[in-house]
Amino acid sequence: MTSDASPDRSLPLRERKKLRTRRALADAALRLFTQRGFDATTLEEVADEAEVSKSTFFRFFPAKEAAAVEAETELWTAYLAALADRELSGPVLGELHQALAGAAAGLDPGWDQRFLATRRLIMAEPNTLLKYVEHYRAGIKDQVVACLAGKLRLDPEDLRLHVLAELAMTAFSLAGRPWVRRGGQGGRKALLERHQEAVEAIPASLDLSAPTKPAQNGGT
Amino acid sequence: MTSDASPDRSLPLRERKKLRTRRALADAALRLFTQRGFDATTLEEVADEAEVSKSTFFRFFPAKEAAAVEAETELWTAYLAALADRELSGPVLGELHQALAGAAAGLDPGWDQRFLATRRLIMAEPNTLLKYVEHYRAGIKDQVVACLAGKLRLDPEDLRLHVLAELAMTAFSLAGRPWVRRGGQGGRKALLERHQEAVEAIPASLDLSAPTKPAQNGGT
DNA sequence: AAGATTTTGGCACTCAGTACTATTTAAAGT
DNA sequence: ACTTTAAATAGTACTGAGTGCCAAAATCTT
Repeated sequence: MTSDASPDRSLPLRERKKLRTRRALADAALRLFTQRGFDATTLEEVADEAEVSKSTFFRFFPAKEAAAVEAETELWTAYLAALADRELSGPVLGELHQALAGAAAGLDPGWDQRFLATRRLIMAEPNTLLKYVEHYRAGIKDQVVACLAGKLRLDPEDLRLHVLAELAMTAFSLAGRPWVRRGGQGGRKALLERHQEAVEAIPASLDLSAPTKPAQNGGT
Repeated sequence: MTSDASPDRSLPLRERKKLRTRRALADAALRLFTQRGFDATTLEEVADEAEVSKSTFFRFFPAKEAAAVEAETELWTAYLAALADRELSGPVLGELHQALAGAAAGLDPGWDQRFLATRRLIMAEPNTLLKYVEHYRAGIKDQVVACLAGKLRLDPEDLRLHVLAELAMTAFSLAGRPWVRRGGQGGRKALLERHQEAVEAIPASLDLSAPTKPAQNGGT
């Protein structure tokens, strides 16, 4: 359950220690919040569990919620990086999917499990964690838009960019739901396949129509 | 600037008073937050301004943020009501726009100004007000999805419903931006026209492509 | 006018988040 | 190895949002 404890050797000693305590805090948060509930757990308890002080917690995370959703932020951070590296060609929506797939491929092996636990926790705490994540994702979306605008030489306010960035993320979010229900079966690979399907299903959405009322004569 | 001070006559006396203090609180919040900033204003100051106690504030609003964004919630509440009343026929996205237009038509005359001020405040305080509103809108979106699922006899998890509900709201949000920049010129009518245009522009988004790279031979 | 009910104000409390200081610990220079 | 410099940390004190509780006041009922 605990994420890979030994980060990259041959990294400045100090940095390794920082990564370790960061992980310790994130793990403690995820575990305690899952066990006792988010509100019922105080920050001090999380800090104690990770053997650091409250002050230290806030040097690593900007808010109580942030520690609980590390797995989420790892993904989207990698997503942005992958997108920045990518040179675009062809349908943008497909490119976004590819960037996400590439990002997921680079995450550490334990990520799948942590992400699953994180998503479960988020759904269990809509007023705090979901709220936090929604805001976080909105920030990511804006960065995606900015990145695309730069690469495609379009106005960052261009509606199409927002729609695309939004759809890609919404699709992922929704695709994750059945994946979570099934206990994360198939790992990130299965998750990304579902995302792909969701993305492909988008165009059909726009054509969705209610049956036109046949006439005014009320039938059976 | 102050919203219509006299709510519906011939409403139980007690209820009228409640509406008045609610308005007083919302107005005070909007004004003080705009003047001094959200963080720099304490709840007690807002309560004082409205001549009630802190306890009373929380009987009307679940959070500090809520009082500041009343104009926002009025719109979406009306939107849900309009949608529930509506019998759908034809393209769903168009129906959603119509519901929103109908909702806006029913709001009190002073709403335009309050909404404008609210949106400005929200943009000025992304970490608190925007975050709050994003979460609130996500809740509305889910209710829209549930409503549509009921009317169309579809699965509430159906991706298409989420995409449609999401797009309609995103379009409104984005359409509001230039409207706000122009000082709300044209009132809600202009706002809805922009929304309409934004909705119509959505299909084109999906086809957005980056120029296919001509060949592998690099160079100017 | 008396009694039942709802609304309010005031108080005490918890806890997230901030600011600041003294102490420790790792890194760099000698 | 020893000193100096820079960083991370623990500890303390503080602010303010949000909750729970109870007694006083206002409103509705008969």
